[in-house]
Amino acid sequence: MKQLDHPNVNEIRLEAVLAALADPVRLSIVAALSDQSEHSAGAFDCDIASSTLSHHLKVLREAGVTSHRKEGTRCFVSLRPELDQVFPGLLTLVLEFAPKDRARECAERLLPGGPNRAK
Amino acid sequence: MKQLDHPNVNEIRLEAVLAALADPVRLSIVAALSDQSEHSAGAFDCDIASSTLSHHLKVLREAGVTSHRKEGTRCFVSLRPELDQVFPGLLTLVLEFAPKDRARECAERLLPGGPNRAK
DNA sequence: TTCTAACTTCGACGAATATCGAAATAGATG
DNA sequence: CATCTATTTCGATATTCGTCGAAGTTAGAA
Repeated sequence: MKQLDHPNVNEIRLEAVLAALADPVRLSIVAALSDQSEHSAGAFDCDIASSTLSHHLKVLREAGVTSHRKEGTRCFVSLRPELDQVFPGLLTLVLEFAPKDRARECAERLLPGGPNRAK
Repeated sequence: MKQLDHPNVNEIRLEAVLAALADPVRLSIVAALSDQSEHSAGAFDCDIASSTLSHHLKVLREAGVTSHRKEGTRCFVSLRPELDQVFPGLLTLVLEFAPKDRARECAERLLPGGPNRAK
């Protein structure tokens, strides 16, 4: 069973993590994993080609955000616990803001200027 | 005095903020502003063309990270306080990790595998 | 008004990224 | 073995990004 390469903890870079999280597809993947669960790659319901999904999973893995375990033909993905040792609280904070941001974005689209528009 | 456009608070997007911070030049700019000071655009000592600096400042401004105030021929830049209302603690956390990450990166370059290399 | 300083904008370039479909791979299953 | 399934890799394309130098803008100085 050939496993995929993961960066050493010392190789995890802040900018790579931020860049990995700065994409809607990847953020939704990470959000889906945030309950500490393990998803097989096919189990994420993003409306993208499987090759594109594979690309995004690779970006997350190489940034040190996710851990990938191959089992049979499947690849189980989960959040890397080491990430929270390297950047404690970062992922939690981003994942806390993500749904609120989506709600704000939606509200802004329906009601430009928002409920508390300044000036 | 024509001022530059800033996004409304409701228009500040998490992904845009993360993307803005996921660049070494911009992260160094933000770090320089982290003492709540105001810098004129020319006062950042990045070794890049002034047009490139202007580009990065535009990205930060449009992401809602910085506030730009034109005075005479100069442009004074500071962190937008509203950012911490929209995403409380995010910038602080990233700015706390940034120097540690640089140190880790440097250590990793000198001593591949790091002092606590696993396995 | 002309000159200068401090930016910004524009146009170009190469590098990186997001995307897809097709082909390759690897393991399970018949 | 042949085949099916899940995923990765490859090749192509379109877009975005970081960078520069040149040209444009704006406001103060001479």
